[in-house]
Amino acid sequence: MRWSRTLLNTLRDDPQEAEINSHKLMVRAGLIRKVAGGLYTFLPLGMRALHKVTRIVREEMDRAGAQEILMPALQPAELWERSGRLAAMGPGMFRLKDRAERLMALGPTHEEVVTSLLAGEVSSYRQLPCTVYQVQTKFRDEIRPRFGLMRAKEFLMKDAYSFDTSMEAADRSYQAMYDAYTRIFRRCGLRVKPVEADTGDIGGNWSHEFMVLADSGEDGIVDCAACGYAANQERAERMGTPAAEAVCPPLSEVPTPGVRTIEELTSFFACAPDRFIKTLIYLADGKPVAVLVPGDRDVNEHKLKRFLNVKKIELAEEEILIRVTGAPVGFAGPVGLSIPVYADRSLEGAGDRITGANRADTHFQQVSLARDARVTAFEDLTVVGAGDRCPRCGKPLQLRRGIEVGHVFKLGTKYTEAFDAVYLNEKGQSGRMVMGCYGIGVTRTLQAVIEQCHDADGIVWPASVAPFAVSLLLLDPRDEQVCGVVAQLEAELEACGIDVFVDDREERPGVKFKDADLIGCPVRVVAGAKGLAKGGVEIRLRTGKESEIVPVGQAAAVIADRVRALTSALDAKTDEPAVRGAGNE
RNA sequence: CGGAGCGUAGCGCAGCCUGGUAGCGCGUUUGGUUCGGGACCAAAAGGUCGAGGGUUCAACUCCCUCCGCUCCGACCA
Repeated sequence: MRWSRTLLNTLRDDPQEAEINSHKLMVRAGLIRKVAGGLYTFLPLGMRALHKVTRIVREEMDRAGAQEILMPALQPAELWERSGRLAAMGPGMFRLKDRAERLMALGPTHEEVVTSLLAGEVSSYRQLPCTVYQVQTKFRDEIRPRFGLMRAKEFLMKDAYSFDTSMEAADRSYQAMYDAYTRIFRRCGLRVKPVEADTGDIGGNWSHEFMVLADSGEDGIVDCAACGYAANQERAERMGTPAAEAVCPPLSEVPTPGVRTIEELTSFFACAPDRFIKTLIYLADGKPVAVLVPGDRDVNEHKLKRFLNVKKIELAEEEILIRVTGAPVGFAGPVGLSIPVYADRSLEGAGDRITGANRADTHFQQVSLARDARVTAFEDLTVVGAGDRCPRCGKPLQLRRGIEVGHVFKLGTKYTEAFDAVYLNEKGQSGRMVMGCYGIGVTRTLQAVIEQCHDADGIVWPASVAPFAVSLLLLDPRDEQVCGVVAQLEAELEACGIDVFVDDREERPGVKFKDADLIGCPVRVVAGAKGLAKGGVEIRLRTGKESEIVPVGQAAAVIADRVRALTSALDAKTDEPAVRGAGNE
């Protein structure tokens, strides 16, 4: 392909709307252009890279035994009513009506469609296990689209769904996808970390996210260097350290006019924030509950929601708080509350603490939770952070940030129940299919590659997903000899199946070098009159500083060799053992 | 949805406070000199200053409304 015939403009300046490097580079290198917030056009170079990623995804899905299908993006709302998710998805789902006023949805995901499909197609255990997948556009009305392709309203996703006859068989399907994901990301040149994750609205009981470690990531990840435990912060647990303060003088009341926040309390009482018990009033599916955590801790609402097994958790409005506690904001406490009280496990046995007194401008001190309050249950309810103890081995955890590029779920029978997806076993008995679902954000993966693979000069593509394997710089486009060499080399490389991008523009060499660095193809070949006089063309890797001069006659073979070496370094080695800890514990 | 910031040529920006009808750099076109790490000279094209309304003799500039974009937050008592 020739630059002069390609819709490609590189930009010298960072685009004003871009915040993170990968987004800036995608725009500057001419891979994408913004249409509106969260909506992007892929230009030819971006499209090529995207195709490379989807090709790897397809190859690994096929290798894992999944079958490609294609489901509609536009779906009847009744499917969503049937699973109960029409309400659960809320305004996150794009809704519209057809001319017959029938409510439709632009699919944010496809559990409903696929389960309904399999319920109709599969009736015998002989047809199972069955895993299907598709690569398709998803629509989500994101509250805040961000960072280019990282969080867009329309994006490309690979979603796969497995159906099995038993939990054990479903575990095997899950493991197969988990292993396939590991290979996919490795072949894309990404370093990913699988972490235990919250299942969120999708439902189910077990899931892993595949995280690309990056400071710009939207998710917090905690992991343990000692034992390998790793989890999304939303789900992460910590080893409890129950308080053991036996002696506690009697409860006493302290006037604290206007002292509401932990910060104010800390200076008022002149003691550490963990001396306080923070009492928050939540509405769990509309019913008020009190949640107690140490003053220096935050409540993890994901954990709370899962523990209480409710659909919705929200902090109570001031009005409700006053009704429940009898005090304005800042003076809630566990003593004498008539609603359920849930306390973080670290508060078990807590004595000599300070809490609100459920009366304006008043706190209690010398509170013993066991003696002075009725706690319904103790549970791990706080957000885990750096320095907390690993729930498995007790060593300190570290906190990092990550980009979620893939997510695998064990769904169980949530959807197969809703859609009555059953089969007959060898004894003629009816059984319910057990399901798993598996997603890869393809467009997000592409951007994550750039976020992880770039330097000050531009993108440093892994060979497997680069728009072109080779940049061929034609330095003297008016020199017939050089043009001839380039044309010949281009043809030879294409004959070997190596994609070449020829910069044949009427530009000065410096411009071409800068653009080649920006676009970041793994192998750069320079053909110019000076080089030819010195004996050939110059070959240099995007990652290297050294160039080699190769005679024209041998150039194609040498370049092909370099490209192969780069690609096979990334290619999955199928005999490599699967990554452990895939959720079978 | 709440808070903050920004909308001026294809891109990046100045001008606005203190009103007088728009400028810089990059890019583009033409000509010339250059030619191995974002060249130089000369000329040129390109803007209803986000939209609408108001104030004024006069609005990019002041006021109001709306729209769009970006960032922070979505909650810590």
